[in-house]
Amino acid sequence: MPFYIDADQPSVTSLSDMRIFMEAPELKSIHCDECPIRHRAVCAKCESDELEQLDRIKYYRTFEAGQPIVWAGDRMSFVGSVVSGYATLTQTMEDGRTQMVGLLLPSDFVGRPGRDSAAYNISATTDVVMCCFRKKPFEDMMSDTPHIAQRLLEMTLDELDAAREWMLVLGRKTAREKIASLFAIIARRESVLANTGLGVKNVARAASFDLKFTREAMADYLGLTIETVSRQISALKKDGVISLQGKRHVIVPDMYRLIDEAGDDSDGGLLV
Amino acid sequence: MPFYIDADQPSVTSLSDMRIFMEAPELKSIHCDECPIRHRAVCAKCESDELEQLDRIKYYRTFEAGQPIVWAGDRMSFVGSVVSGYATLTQTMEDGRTQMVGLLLPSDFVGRPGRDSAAYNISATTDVVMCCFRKKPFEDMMSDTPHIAQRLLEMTLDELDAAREWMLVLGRKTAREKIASLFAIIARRESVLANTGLGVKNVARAASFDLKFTREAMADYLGLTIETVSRQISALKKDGVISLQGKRHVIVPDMYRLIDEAGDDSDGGLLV
DNA sequence: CGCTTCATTGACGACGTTCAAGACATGTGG
DNA sequence: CCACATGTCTTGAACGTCGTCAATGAAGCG
Repeated sequence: MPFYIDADQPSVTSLSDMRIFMEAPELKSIHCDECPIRHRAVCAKCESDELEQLDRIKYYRTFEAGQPIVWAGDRMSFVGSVVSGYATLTQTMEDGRTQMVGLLLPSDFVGRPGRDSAAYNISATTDVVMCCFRKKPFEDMMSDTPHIAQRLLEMTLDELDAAREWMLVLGRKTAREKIASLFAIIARRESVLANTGLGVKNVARAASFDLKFTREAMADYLGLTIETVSRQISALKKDGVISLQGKRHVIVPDMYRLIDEAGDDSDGGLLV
Repeated sequence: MPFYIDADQPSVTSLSDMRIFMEAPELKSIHCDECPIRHRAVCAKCESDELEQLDRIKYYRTFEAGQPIVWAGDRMSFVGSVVSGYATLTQTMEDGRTQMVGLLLPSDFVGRPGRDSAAYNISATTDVVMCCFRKKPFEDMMSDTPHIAQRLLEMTLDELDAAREWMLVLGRKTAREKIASLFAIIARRESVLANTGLGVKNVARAASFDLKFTREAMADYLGLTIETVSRQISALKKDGVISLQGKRHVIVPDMYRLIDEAGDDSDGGLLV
């Protein structure tokens, strides 16, 4: 079974849909060599023969924005990588309080080898394309070829670092700092340099990005209510830290100002 | 250099000191075979020849309660395992707000292979004994023998899960629930079954443990102030959820009640 | 004994939540 | 085309939890 595409594949209508197919063109026939996440995903360290092996056991799946990918407690028959789009890991209490505990971007890994039920809810924030491997063959490959396990260790350590930074945000930052931190993280990861006519010298200070999250998703990320999220965004806008185009496109005239508002000690690394 | 003990080794005065030396007797001459964390630490999967190799490059260090082990940003020349005692990972903002982001118990691993400066402050909560490996030889071993990397991956995935559970606590729980959650976690990990005369049937419901943390450490763990910690502990005591002997010994007459107060969906696993 | 550190308790206020109303955009059907 | 419903977001007012500031208590140590 070389690949698989859900029957209900979304039609290409919105900008973000377009983007998915630009990032992973010709999805049905793509070979690992051509894969946009080839050098950052679990397969990053694989030699070409190992890549061939992966190529044989992989298949693609797509998920529509807003749809669940797996529910906590469900059996997971696959592990895999996000090829394009955003997904989230969330945890929920009986009374409905929910906390986002992970953010999955292209190249991030889904699933835990050696465990067969999901620990968290995973759902697609935007339309998502995933590169999946059935668990058993993947685990077999892991024990045979150290490259996959090595890369997975690196990635897991990075995620652990991210989770710990996030814990500081959740535990010790004010609502305003939380919003600024979230925007700084997003901007750092996928900012498009804004050509706002500020001149060459200042280009690196400015950034802009599309918010992939609803207010509710941001609230769940930051441990706030949607009202507080909304208020703090308004406040940052009023103070000139950000400006908005519509409700989902954020313009940051000065990243240093934003980072300062985030109260971050990680002082910079602007364009890393 | 088969081993090394700091000159300023603490004298055995307090109960927790005694405990360390009971858990790791004859520290100076201990061989991996005899090590109390042999089957849970990063060496858990090693064969006896690999163990010999580790034995040759390891050395012990002790740290007194309250002392720093490393500071964020410092060069780390070693990685290693906690053999006995508690240590904490903390992150601090410029203005002094600090958040604990990791809790290191016996068998937990310290340091990140492939990185040479510490990302967090590590400090000893109780007296701590560590089994250290100089980084370079350890990394060499990691690439030669898959058993170490495999085990490290498992451990890192476990830590990531713990961090994510913690994020729910930080982001969504009330102060009272936070305290109850902390006590439930500690009790689950090291409770002594209390013989409180409740009869055989109820023994499993009761537990008691020594609090290794100051109020400040608990506050940093939970994203609270020490005053709130103190008030909530008093409240739980007043409501009969816990009782105290002195300020640092906690008795839980009914673990189910405590878990209920923690608002936890992870409904049980009492004696895991 | 006083000194220091750690913990408890109270009074007060700020920050964020809750509850509620209204704005705005999108889609549906008459 | 408008009326109406729906979902997302914004804004206001009242409330409550938790943080701040301060005083006091308890325990360990020179």
